[in-house]
Amino acid sequence: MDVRTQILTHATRLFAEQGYNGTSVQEIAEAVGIRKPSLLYHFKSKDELRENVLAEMLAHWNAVLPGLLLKESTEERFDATMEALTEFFIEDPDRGRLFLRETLDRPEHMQSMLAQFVQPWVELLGGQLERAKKQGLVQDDVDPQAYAVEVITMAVAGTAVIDTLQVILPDDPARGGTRKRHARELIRIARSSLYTKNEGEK
Amino acid sequence: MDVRTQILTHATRLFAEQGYNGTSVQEIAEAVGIRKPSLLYHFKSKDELRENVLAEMLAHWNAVLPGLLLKESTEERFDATMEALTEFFIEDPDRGRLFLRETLDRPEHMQSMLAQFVQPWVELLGGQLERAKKQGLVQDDVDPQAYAVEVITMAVAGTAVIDTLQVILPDDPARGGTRKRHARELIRIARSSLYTKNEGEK
DNA sequence: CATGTTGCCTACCAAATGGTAGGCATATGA
DNA sequence: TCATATGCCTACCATTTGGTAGGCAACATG
Repeated sequence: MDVRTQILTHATRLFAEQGYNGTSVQEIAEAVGIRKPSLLYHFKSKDELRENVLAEMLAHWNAVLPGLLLKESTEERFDATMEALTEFFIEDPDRGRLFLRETLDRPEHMQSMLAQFVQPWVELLGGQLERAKKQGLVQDDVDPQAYAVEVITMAVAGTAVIDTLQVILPDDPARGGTRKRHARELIRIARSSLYTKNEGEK
Repeated sequence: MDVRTQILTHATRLFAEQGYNGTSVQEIAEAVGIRKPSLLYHFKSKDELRENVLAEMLAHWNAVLPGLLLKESTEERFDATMEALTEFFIEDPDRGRLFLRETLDRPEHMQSMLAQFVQPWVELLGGQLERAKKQGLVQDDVDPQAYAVEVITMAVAGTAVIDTLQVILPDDPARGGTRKRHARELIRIARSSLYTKNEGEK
């Protein structure tokens, strides 16, 4: 693997585990197996490295996106998005941790990222839910934007801390592993608190 | 106000905002208006300060707890707990941030705290929900422990990042401020994804 | 062959970090 | 009154931090 990529990989892991301030350039260089100045040859500063780590994660997500837009019905698109969202973060919990840490450490930066990449989606979803409400498909006391925020928070923060929560949510032969249980319940809560419960339980 | 208390107050704020590693003893001392060695006279080390900050937060929570145990019915207790949980974290978002940061930075430490303070509650709730399921009060595909974890995650992480999410969830004259919308929707989701929806919509 | 350019290195630097030593004034209590 | 404890200070220290200067080997290219 390309050295630059190796640096990004290890930096991602270490930033996610210990945070930006808790990780020294030295430590990342050691993990890669090179000296500090060699690392700073590839990335001019620690801050530039951070930006690239974030950009990489965003690129991964953008690779998943297009598929979601192809779905036809609202419900199909909702399900596909929920599934992609949880899968994306569960696939590599470092993503959620990184995302969460960035939100805590640099709120203003995260705000502009949210405005750019997330807000349009929430806006779109909001409109669809309002329409679905009128058709009686969706519970009428839902606050669509707030709903979206809660679900995203659950997905991101949930996967970020799920390994730590193993004490509370142990592996269960009948229900599956900790991560599985988290993912399933997250989707259940999201669906169950959205759709009306008249006909066809499921 | 007592100097020791002032130190704890400022340390809490700064740790929550910038994280433990992102905050120097110097900076805290400056905020209080004393010199660094004076601060280290009150707390032997930065780490001891961190422990005290956490202990303080826990003490606040323990002051809320007893009231919750007095409630009679399961549903009353559930509602009271949910309300106390959200109120506790919304009252001061630093609590959620601190809690979340600690979970990310020191997972093992947080695990032992969870095992001690949270697990018994989840266990208790789990038993009650299983019983309520058999009575048909609670949806039968709920995974009680997973459910508890998701709700707690939403409450803690939600309040921790809610101010940043203002872009997505703006103040709305009809629905109230950002925090209010978050709190209301959180409780709605928690209830709606738990109870069965037969009689009496609310 | 000469002339960069790439990628890594050793050696170094100023600044900031958590923490210690020890002095000095004020209050407390025998 | 005298001893001791409290609470804050200045001065200092070793270590770590992000980052720079500059050298050196390998390789590509005119």
